[in-house]
Amino acid sequence: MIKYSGQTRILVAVDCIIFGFDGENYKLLLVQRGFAPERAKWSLMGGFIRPEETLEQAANRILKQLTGLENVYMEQLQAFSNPNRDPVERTIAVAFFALIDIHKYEKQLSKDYHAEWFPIKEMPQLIFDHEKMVEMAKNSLRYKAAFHPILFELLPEKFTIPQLQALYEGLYDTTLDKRNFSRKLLSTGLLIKQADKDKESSKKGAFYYKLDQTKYLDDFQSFLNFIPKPDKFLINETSLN
Amino acid sequence: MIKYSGQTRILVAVDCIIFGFDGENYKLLLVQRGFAPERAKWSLMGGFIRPEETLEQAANRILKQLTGLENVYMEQLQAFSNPNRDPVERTIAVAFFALIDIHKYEKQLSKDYHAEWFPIKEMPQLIFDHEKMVEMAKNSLRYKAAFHPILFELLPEKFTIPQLQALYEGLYDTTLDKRNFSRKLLSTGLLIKQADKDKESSKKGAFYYKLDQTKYLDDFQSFLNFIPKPDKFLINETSLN
DNA sequence: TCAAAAGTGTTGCAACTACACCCATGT
DNA sequence: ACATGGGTGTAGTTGCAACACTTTTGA
Repeated sequence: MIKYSGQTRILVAVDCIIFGFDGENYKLLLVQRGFAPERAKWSLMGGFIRPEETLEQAANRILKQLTGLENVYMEQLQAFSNPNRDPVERTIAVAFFALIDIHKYEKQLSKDYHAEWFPIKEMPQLIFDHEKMVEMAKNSLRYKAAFHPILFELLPEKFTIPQLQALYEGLYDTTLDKRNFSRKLLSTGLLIKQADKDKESSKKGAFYYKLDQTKYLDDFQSFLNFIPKPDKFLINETSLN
Repeated sequence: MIKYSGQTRILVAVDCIIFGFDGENYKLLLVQRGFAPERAKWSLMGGFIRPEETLEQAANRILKQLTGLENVYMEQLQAFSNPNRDPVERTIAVAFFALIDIHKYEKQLSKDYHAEWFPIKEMPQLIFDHEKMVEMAKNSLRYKAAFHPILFELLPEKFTIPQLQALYEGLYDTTLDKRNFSRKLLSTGLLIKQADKDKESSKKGAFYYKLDQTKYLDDFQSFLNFIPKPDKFLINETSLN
């Protein structure tokens, strides 16, 4: 096969920002790097792209290696291309962010890696430009979640409205009126009330709901205003480069 | 220098979706490819990234080569990574979209390339996956412009409200009430009325306005609802891969 | 019985849509 | 004088935020 001549070929990596929510705090799944440089320091889960796969496939492969999970919500975020971002050799990294139900994460699957959940607010120092990636992923999640019913991806199949509210409150670091919140959520028609209750976090118990999957997929692209006055929150999706 | 071993290095290219607006229609600046494969077919302006530059720098370099313009509004869109997207050799392309004032485009600068503006609706067939890139860029522009005062980038320094309205109407393929539109625009406080009028397109003439640059930069991240009921328009920013 | 969280309804305000007429000017 | 596009005000509606009390039940 003829090749393009005179051009430089570059390493291309994928890095995954994996979000979870434990009911109280947003968490990030980080790994302790197993090889030099920066060995034993914390890092996003990443890896090099292989010749026969797309970036998306690479990200899913890597996510599966680490968590055992497939069919996870994942979005391409940005490519990071500072020539010096990796001191070993020039590497362009394409960052993805993923939302997973923290309870589905199977710890034993990742015994090869030393992986750990960190509350976002107590994140250790990360290697290279990974902190910038996390910052952008947080912005992007805030931006998207303000209009799209995306945070359900962080919850199990059955969830309660107070759980959802904690999710929104945590993301925007605010408090919401529960009457307005539940009215707004229910008015989307996305939720199907279950007969049973979650008694974990209150004596009275909160009714479980499930997502109406059909409507969820249909409505995904529409704009739903989940957050009052979003301009308060300095949401943005712009590059921080 | 130590290198990562056993990994494949890949060609990385940048492709630019360059939007303009002529007062009536959105246009794309396309070039006729000067080299094989697909020689003489239309394509986005692109090129390979160089060892010492970021993707953003590469995109700006390429944009300058083609249009002579610098300091143009540009955003990273997505990386496209299908292993077969370029039949010659695997190439990952990172797409950028740019908004330029079509009148600033200096034709003579691009005599090396055969470049031409096409109305988006009459775009020729493009090579590789460039049509998918354009599709995504359109979506992304619609998405962003619904909330951020971004379309000003397509107009000259002095512009009229009817011109702006045409811009919004064209992007969302709709018609807007001019009373509501101008009220909404003026209420942002972003516009500074000039003393003179544009008499090109009407007998009465329409007052020129300029952007309040300070406020523009301050407000850029806030959400302004430029488009009534945005959920009508199937705006999305999701990957189409 | 009390503490802790769930659930629910109303009212006022602000923001938006719909809508029609006059103005300025070039031909 | 008339045709063309520019500019403006109001009224009705809708959607949102603000707000407090009752319910359930485990300890």
